Amino acid sequence: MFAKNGFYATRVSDVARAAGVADGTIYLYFKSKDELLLSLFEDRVEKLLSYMRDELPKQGGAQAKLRKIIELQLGLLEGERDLAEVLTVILRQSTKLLKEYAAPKFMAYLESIAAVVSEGQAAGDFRKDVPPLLVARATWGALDGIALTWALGRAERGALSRAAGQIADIILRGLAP
Amino acid sequence: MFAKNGFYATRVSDVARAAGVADGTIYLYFKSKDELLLSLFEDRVEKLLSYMRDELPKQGGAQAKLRKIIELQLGLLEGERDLAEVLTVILRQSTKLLKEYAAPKFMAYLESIAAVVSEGQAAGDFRKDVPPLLVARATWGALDGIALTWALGRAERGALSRAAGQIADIILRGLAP
Amino acid sequence: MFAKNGFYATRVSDVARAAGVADGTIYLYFKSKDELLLSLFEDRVEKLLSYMRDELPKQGGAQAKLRKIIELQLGLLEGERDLAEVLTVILRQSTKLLKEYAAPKFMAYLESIAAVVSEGQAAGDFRKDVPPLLVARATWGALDGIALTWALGRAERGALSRAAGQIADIILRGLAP
Amino acid sequence: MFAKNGFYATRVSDVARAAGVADGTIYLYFKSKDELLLSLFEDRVEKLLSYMRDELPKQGGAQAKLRKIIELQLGLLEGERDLAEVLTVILRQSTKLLKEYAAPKFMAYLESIAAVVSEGQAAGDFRKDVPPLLVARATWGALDGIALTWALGRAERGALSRAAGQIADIILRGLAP
DNA sequence: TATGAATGAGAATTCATTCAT
DNA sequence: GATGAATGAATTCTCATTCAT
Repeated sequence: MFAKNGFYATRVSDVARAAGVADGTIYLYFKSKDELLLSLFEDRVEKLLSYMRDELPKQGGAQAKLRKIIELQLGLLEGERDLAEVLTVILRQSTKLLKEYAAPKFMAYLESIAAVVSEGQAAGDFRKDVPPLLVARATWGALDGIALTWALGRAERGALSRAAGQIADIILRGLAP
Repeated sequence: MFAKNGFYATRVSDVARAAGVADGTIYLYFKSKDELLLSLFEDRVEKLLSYMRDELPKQGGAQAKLRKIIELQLGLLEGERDLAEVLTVILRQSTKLLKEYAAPKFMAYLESIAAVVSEGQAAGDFRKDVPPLLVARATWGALDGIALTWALGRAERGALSRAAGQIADIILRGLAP
Repeated sequence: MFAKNGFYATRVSDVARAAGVADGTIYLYFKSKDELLLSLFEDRVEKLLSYMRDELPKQGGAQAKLRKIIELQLGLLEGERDLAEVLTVILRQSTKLLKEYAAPKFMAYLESIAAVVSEGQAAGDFRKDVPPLLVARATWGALDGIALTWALGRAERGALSRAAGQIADIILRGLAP
Repeated sequence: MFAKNGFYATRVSDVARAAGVADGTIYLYFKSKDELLLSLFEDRVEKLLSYMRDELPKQGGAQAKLRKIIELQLGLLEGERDLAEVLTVILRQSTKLLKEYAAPKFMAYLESIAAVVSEGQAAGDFRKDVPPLLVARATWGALDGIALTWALGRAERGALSRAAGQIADIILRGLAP
């Protein structure tokens, strides 16, 4: 609901109805509407980070890792479009919520992308004239931008995995030494 | 105010106070709070589009044009950080507002980036195996992602123009045939 | 719980937890939260009245009886401070509850004090220029006022029985013919 | 409304309707429902204290002063029965409100009564074997008890000023050395 | 044209009560 | 008989919007 209609436009009673429970029941599991969003967000980022912890070490080389990250971030979307938007939505509400809670988690995610870039630079796989964190920010943004426009309605099933490959091609070639 | 605190967290009276007028005065110029955001958004996109109309034709070749677009989008931020966020903020509120009004304008902007990509592909400057609109979405996203993290507090004055150059380098090399 | 935190500030689940039972269990024994308070109140007044029925006849003379009443009302407090407040608390919530149910019981208590005063007036032990019910109201109030400030935190163990004696001294001398 | 129906049984919208304004208007003048009650309380106690500051010095001797205090506390009731109950009502809701805010003001009032008692004891007008604060508590309680039963419905116009005299007679004789 | 006090619809949250287990 | 998760009615408070001045 949050992803589809936005956090503020979604009433707690909407969430409750969608969950098939009474309004009050929500409050047995979440302290407030804010905290509900926050849980959702944490859950989502956690999932991404845990996928990364599991999958990245299996890849040989920074290039394969970066490609995997791109596939993961867009791949999650493919499966659960609405939930995927949560990360995107919450990051733009620009409230205390974001600045106090979400930002650190988000930066942690960015930094784990940046780490892969650094690794690639050290190994001579990536050009050295760009700051790793800038690359991470741009990469995340590119993927998020694709997700956003996809969510805006122009979604085609199956389009995202193809897109993942193409974006990876561009970024990896762009980063070549 | 909208950019800094979010649309919903900003009260009309906050806007009024910041503008140095009374609450009611806002309504002499805007029909509603929604419309106020919308005007801001339109104004902002219009500005971007008009810069593009003025500047792009002066550039020789798609590569120079794409580089210019990147400079423009990030450059505006440099000058007016808060206003710049408006585009970003409104696009994530995911309300009727967005889907009904903002999306078309936004797509128009994306399409004018895509047009430059198409032009480059036709001229043999860019690889032909990526859909122009996908490139546009990713490019916009990359820039927006940089703006977002910049706005999250890790801002360094002057950092954006340097970033613009580096991002352009990566994207242009990534798009090379 | 009612006495310490007030009737409205006390949740049924607080009472349940304090009683070491589940919320629902309360409703096996009391029809509603209101009725729970009411039972408590009735129980309390009943206890006071029964003490009076037992103890007063043993006393010789209205003066001794009035002194006993004072000792009883404050004495109960000494033993069970929280329960004692119930009478005080419920009488001030000023709801339908009070006016419809509690008031009659309370007036019965006052009237049994007034009866002692009348008896004393008839026997020539007390001045005759004051209405017995007024004396009863003031006497109850004086004791309740002491209980209130005692409950407000300035309580000293053992202070109440000494206070009972002193208050009795003042009232009895004040009532002397 | 608070006095008649109790604080918790009174909805903000009841207060608003009674005041002839909209619900929201209440919040232009009071931060919360709690604060509304608090203002009422402060206003009321302030009034009592200021009457005392004005009237007591005019009286010669502690006896006249104590009699005046009794007249003031009951006299205020005569004029504005409902408002008068506020003091009584709020002191019994036993919430944080009372313990944190009201108690100090209330104790200040009690202490200014106790001061008169001390003065009388020093001048030899009152017996010395009773603690002044205890007398203050009992005196306040007696008056409050009368007010309570009066408010409970057995009110007769004009009864209070007669009662004031009689209560003063009893207390003053009770306090005689 | 500007003001800002008043409005009142709307939403989050609480908590007494129920009832399947 | 006891439980406690679920319920949903009820209530406080916010804030966009209006309109008399």
